[in-house]
Amino acid sequence: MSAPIDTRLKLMQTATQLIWDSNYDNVGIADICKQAGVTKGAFYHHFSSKAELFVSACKNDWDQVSKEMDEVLSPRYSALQQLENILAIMLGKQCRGDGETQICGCPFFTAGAQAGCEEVGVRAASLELSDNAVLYMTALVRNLQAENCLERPVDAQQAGRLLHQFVQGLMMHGRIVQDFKQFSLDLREGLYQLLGVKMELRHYGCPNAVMSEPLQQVVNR
Amino acid sequence: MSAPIDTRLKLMQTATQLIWDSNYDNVGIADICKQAGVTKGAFYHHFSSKAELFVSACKNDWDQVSKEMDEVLSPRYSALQQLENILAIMLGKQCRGDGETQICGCPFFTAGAQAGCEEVGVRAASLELSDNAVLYMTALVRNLQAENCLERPVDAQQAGRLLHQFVQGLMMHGRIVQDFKQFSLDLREGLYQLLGVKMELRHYGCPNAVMSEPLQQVVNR
DNA sequence: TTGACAACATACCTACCGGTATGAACAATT
DNA sequence: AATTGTTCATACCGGTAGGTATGTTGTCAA
Repeated sequence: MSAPIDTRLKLMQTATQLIWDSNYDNVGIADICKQAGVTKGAFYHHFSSKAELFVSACKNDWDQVSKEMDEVLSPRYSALQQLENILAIMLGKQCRGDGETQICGCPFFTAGAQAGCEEVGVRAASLELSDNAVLYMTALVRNLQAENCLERPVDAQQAGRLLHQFVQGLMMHGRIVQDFKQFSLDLREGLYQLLGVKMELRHYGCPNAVMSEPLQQVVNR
Repeated sequence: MSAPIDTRLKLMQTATQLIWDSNYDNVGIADICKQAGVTKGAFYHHFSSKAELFVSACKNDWDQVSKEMDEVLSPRYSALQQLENILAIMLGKQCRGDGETQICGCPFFTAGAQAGCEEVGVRAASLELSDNAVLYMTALVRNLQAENCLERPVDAQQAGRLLHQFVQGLMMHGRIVQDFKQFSLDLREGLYQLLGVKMELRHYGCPNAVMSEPLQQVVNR
């Protein structure tokens, strides 16, 4: 009892974790409840359906990521540093609590793509998330362009989309292959190539050289 | 009766179609049987489980695609033509029978990525498919490189992977957004950019200019 | 002609899973 | 103290989907 917010939050976090490890369809409400240490009664007190939990968890998770992205795209970093920061975040997301790496992609996008015509709420949430992600990518492209880091002018919005799409595909592929080393190399190479970052600005030797302090520990743990 | 092969093939094709339109979990055996015009008895006579059907359908479908790819990568085409041919195939795959475009991605990769630890057979099939697709992409990269179409030397294998990953992500994204025009533009731009095709060789005006005859009708219908 | 086997068709089983109905425990309010 | 509303816990329901058991029909070999 006592803290209803805690239960709600716990359910969302547990759902995120489980769906992250598996997928939307495969994770049952019973699983989520058991893992969260609550009962179905509690679940249906806080959420009207599985879809609603998913959408809520989606928003909740995105709020977290959003804050990280805001911090990482701060003007106090150079555009190249911003790119490296985002790289670090993405790599960090593929680590589980125990330090093992497990490439699992983004459960929300996956769920959205996997949903057929039904579950419109799930798809809508996934679409919104997608748009937001592209927004951040587009901002990054603009910054890179403003600092003259790119070989040629690009359509920032399209480039942002391409980045996002590539990352999604990479994660999906990584989810099957499970090769973290290859994943990180491909991620870096793909982004730099898609952006068309000037060759003299690509420093492959020291990937995390320009990573912000708080992120160091995330990716290095 | 008469032709057992027909029933088996019909089941595989129907499964591919239905899963293509929706997803692995969401398509039931009953749905497949009904659509194929056979009964469960027939189904379980030919396949031992849903997973086995999926794997078989997977291989069957890939055999088809494989032939198309072989034809399209024939040495009688220039490397740039080969690239355009592959683009055409990918676009053609997003059209349904009625001429409407519906971006649905590749059901096999999606299923593989969506599968958790269970259904190892499904994942293995997906992995094999993935490897094969990368193989073709890598060959394309090598051809482009041999004909001096790229701005700089690249690791063909990695580049092939990147292409494959990008395409998967693009399809996944397209599945949510359902904007065929944007899809085709992004596909083209992404591939050319990832490859680093020399600027003077990019002809954005006439996308299908170098497409092989038999593919024209596929993408234009 | 008859046995055997392939190729189904029908009916059924059961486990699971999303969702509901109902009520208990506790807090705050009046 | 009584009431009311929040926050859960337990038991249960109904549909569905994968899978099975068994019967039927045709074919072909001996």
